Amino acid sequence: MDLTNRQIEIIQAATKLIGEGGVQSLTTKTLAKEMGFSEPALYRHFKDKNEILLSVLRFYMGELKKGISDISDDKISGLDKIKAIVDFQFGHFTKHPAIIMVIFAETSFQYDAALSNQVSEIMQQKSKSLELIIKSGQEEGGIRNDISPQQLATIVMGSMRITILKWRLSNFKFDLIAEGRTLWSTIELLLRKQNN
Amino acid sequence: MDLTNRQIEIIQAATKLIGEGGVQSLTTKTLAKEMGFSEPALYRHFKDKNEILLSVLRFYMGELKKGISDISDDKISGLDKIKAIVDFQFGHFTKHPAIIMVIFAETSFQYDAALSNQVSEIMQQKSKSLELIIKSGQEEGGIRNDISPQQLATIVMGSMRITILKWRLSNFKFDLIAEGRTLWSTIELLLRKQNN
DNA sequence: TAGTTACGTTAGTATTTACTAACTTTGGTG
DNA sequence: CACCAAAGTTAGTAAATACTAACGTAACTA
Repeated sequence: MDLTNRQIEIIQAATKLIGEGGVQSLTTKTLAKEMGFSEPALYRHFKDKNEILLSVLRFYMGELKKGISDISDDKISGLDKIKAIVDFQFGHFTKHPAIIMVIFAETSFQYDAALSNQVSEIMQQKSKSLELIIKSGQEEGGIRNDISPQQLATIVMGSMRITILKWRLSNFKFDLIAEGRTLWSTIELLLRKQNN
Repeated sequence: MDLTNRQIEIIQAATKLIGEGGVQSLTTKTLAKEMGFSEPALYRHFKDKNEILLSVLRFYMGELKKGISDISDDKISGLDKIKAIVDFQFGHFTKHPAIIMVIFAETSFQYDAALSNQVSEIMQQKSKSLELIIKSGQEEGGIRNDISPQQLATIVMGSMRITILKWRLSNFKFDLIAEGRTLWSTIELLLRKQNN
């Protein structure tokens, strides 16, 4: 499960290619070229192409998990944690736009059960973390409790995803971080508990 | 631009294949087999494979557009229109699950500019219709007006999309229509203007 | 220093894929 | 009935794709 430096280089090269042209554009040929060595050299580092794709997914799931769990552990209010998650994700994608196509490639990986499960797991992990944060935010009293944590998590995740997707489909034409701030004010208005 | 019956049959066969195994599983071979004729016969009806994919996207964009514009023209309140759109979409996908992978295949079509634009357009169309409905709902007074129509549309579309996606990734394990009703109550609570 | 291992190379292959050429069949229509 | 276009057929092809076999070489190590 531990990756060598070379494996990480290959994962990053694969990510770059997927980011530029979708999963379709990741072939042994393009990947070897991106790495600057021959195709068979790839097989010194990975069993086959599927293992490369799986590693790509696992690698970024790890990064994301770490980012979110760090925020979860912070000693701040539920709403502030959600704000931090929005900031983290939008900043992360702005810095590494190539990753988007990996994270959003649910439909591309459908042909392979292992890959499909990995993608599913990423989404579930994120949902779960968010639900827990929302739940404790409701208990603290900062977040409205007339809607279930699951439903509020759906709202938050869904609106983040579609914003990021629009950014990608627009060819990065707008400022994602600014858009993230706008989205955050909306989410805050929607989630904050009103004082009567 | 007008389609023959045979072309529509091919579009439906292609949709079925994409629904079952993703865009990757749509090949001239599988499509011809699904149609029950030989591969070259496909080229009597479409110039090339890209034209088939484009037609699939255009076909379902048309259906969706019609469904949503019918609702837009109804003489009901903004909130009721949004409820009708949620119902329409969740019902539509329940009846035709294969379409989901077509509508959600943004990342799969990225390699081709024309396909990618078509997908972008579908999303923009939906956004625009929803924004207009929300805007007039705000003017009527039924929908809260402290958040812009764009932002509220993002919330509604994003939460619908992610719910449908989760359903697909779960292999249709839950009742999408029931989940749609739950989502609708959430959306209603979030959008309805509070009386002071 | 001899042997092993890690990590490259060149050359090649079986399979798949989109697509073409050339021929046949079929069902109207003047 | 002759004609013709629409829509199918078989046979094939160039290119791409994932992967293997066999070999070279530099660095570490017993």
